[in-house]
Amino acid sequence: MSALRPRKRPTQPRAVETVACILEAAAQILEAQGQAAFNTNAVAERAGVSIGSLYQYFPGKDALLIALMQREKDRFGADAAAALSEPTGRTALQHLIQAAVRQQLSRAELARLLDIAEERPEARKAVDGKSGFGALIHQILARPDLPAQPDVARAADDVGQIIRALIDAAGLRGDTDAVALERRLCAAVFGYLGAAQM
Amino acid sequence: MSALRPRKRPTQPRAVETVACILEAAAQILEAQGQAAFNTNAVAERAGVSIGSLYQYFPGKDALLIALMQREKDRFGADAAAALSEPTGRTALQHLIQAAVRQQLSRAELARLLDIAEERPEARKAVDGKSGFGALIHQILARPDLPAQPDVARAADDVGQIIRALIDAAGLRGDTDAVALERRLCAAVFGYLGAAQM
Amino acid sequence: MSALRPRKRPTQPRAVETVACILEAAAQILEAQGQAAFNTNAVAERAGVSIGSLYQYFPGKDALLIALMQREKDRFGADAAAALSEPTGRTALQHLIQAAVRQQLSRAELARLLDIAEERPEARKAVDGKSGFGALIHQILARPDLPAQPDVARAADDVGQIIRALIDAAGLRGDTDAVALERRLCAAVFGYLGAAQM
Amino acid sequence: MSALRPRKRPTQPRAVETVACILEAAAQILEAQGQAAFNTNAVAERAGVSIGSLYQYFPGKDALLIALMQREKDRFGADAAAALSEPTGRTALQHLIQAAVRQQLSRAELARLLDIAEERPEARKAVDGKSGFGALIHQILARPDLPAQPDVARAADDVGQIIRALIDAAGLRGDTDAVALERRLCAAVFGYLGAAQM
DNA sequence: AATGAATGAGCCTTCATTCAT
DNA sequence: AATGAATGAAGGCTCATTCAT
Repeated sequence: MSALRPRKRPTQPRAVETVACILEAAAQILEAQGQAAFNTNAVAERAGVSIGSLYQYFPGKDALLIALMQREKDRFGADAAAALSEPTGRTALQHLIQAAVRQQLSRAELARLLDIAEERPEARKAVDGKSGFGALIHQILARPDLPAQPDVARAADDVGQIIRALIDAAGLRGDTDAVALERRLCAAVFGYLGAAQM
Repeated sequence: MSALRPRKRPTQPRAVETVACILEAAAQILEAQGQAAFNTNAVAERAGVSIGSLYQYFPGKDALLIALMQREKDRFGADAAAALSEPTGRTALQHLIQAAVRQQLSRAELARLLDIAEERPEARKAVDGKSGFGALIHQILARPDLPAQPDVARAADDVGQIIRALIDAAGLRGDTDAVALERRLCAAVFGYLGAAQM
Repeated sequence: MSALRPRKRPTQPRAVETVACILEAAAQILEAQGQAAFNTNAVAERAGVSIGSLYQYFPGKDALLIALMQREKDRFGADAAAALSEPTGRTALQHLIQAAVRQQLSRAELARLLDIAEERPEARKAVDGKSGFGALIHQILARPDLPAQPDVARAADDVGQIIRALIDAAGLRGDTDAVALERRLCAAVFGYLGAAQM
Repeated sequence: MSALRPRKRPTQPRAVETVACILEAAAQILEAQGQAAFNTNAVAERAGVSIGSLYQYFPGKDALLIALMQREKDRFGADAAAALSEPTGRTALQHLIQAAVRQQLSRAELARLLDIAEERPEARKAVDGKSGFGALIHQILARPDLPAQPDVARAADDVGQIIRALIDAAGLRGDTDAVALERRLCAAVFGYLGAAQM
């Protein structure tokens, strides 16, 4: 049995709320005090829940972190998926970038730390996959109005990384000008794709 | 006294070798087993040195990590600084990208993990500064043949991040085609700068 | 948050017992093996408790020692405070001396070592204060039947030191004659105060 | 062979000086930074001597500390021994008290910390003995003008403790009025002996 | 003799996790 | 289901002491 997925899918409404509480506590500790302060006892205390209860819902620390990543991904999901309805690849990518920027600006430090955490191999295995950001980009890059890429998977990966890197850097600087950030992102991404704006 | 700078400058040749051993052991553990396995006892053991010796030269775990970053930066330094002798900003950037790619391909995983570690605020303070990659880019971006940037410091930061992100991603994928990687990097960077190749 | 005060007030009876066990183990190690052997691992082991449990209730070694001092002070407290009900200053001091001797004879070596430990400046700050031995003496010295002292605080301090010194010395010699010890103490203390017995 | 006495009696003048240097360094560290900072490496460094040399002259840390105690005792010795030439026991004791106060006021914190260190059983064994303060008091107490004590050894011990305790307390308070301190000491001591001043 | 690099036992402390209640 | 007391492996770091040079 995987030790990374939630232990039980909570069905009772109280349990659902408890899980949400724990995740939010985890998010707050991470963004307010950083990785080093992120430990299960602290999360449980902040959530107002016993450490035993935390382990009832999450089989371990990693599972908790991964659930948090998933929560943020889901939060982003609908907004991002709408990009696929855009008429062209270019507008779809712009839409996606806009969604990513919006997401990041709302909880910049949290997003940044989760991005870093996601780099760990265990996390990559558990979170990535079909539902992700990468897959979305992959689909968009296949659109006919964008230059064909020799290796679409790689290009999708690279574009995702560029977006992530610049958004995280902006967050770290405390940059809050979403429009300017989007403009820079588009320049870099379309430049990468060989579809630079004139 | 800072707990992040080396504790004692080795004078005897034996000591110099010990320090080198420790740093190399740190590098190997980091790249072979990752951040989580990176602890002072393991490093000392791998270096074939007592834990006491490690602490004779490094005041703590963080200092060790930072010294390792510095070592890699220095290794990269000469190669990168040569970029400033290039006639134009464009060629200088290309030179810099080439140097970065070369550096990364030699020890991809190590470089990637150090990049991640460098993200921690304590590390940023200790390592960055004048001698860095960022300052180099900053100077290059001021060259007249490149489009003027509204905020050069930010642009330099962003360019550094793009380079870092794409190189790390390539390393993670096991990508070893340096030329192709450089081409993609140039596309993204010059795209970002509004100087896309035609 | 102070690293010297107990970390968590035990609520469950089991926890109360654990704390008591730890303190008693600390006392035993101190008196049987001395300061040098007093370390958190040894205390936990002797208490039959894991080192983690010790740190659950005491934030560190010093806090443990201070809690032990406090325990002994409290044990002594009621007995000593009764001195204030004595009709005269002289009898009050005699009462106090008697109480101190009684306390010391029960666990002479422990008391002696705690007295020494209390000399350390960190300990002084944490333990002394209103509830202390010194304050009690201070009040007694203000009684009208005792000679007025030019500096009551200093006199109280000195008297406390004399009592402590002679009792500790007796303990170290293995002296068990309480009555004789009290007589010598009274002689020294009342001599100091200029109220020597005729 | 005892591990507490100096390893070799230095005969060459340079060696004598080195030993003196080390002892003075030890004294300075102790009084300026306290017990916790008192370690062999620090002493050697402050003395401007290699750690190896320190171990050439002292077989261990304890030997160093004990030699320091001895040094202070010797410094005190001549002054104190002169007390024996006083015509009466009373004046002899007064002389001794005066000498002790003078000694203490010159390096109060050092003397205080050495007094504490002397409490340790290993130290007692090595330092005490015939040449000490105690023996001096013992002789004085036998003088005919002082009240006969039922147990002279015990009385000598007690008197020594009283003197030590009050002087240390004064040092800790930063008290620098030697005359007043002597007056209080005499009161306590002669009170103890049943020879209170009128 | 002197040096100082090296050693490593040992101490302090944290935190993920378990389990009796 | 919930609680929180208890666990103990693991890791950071110091410092007395040794020994090759």
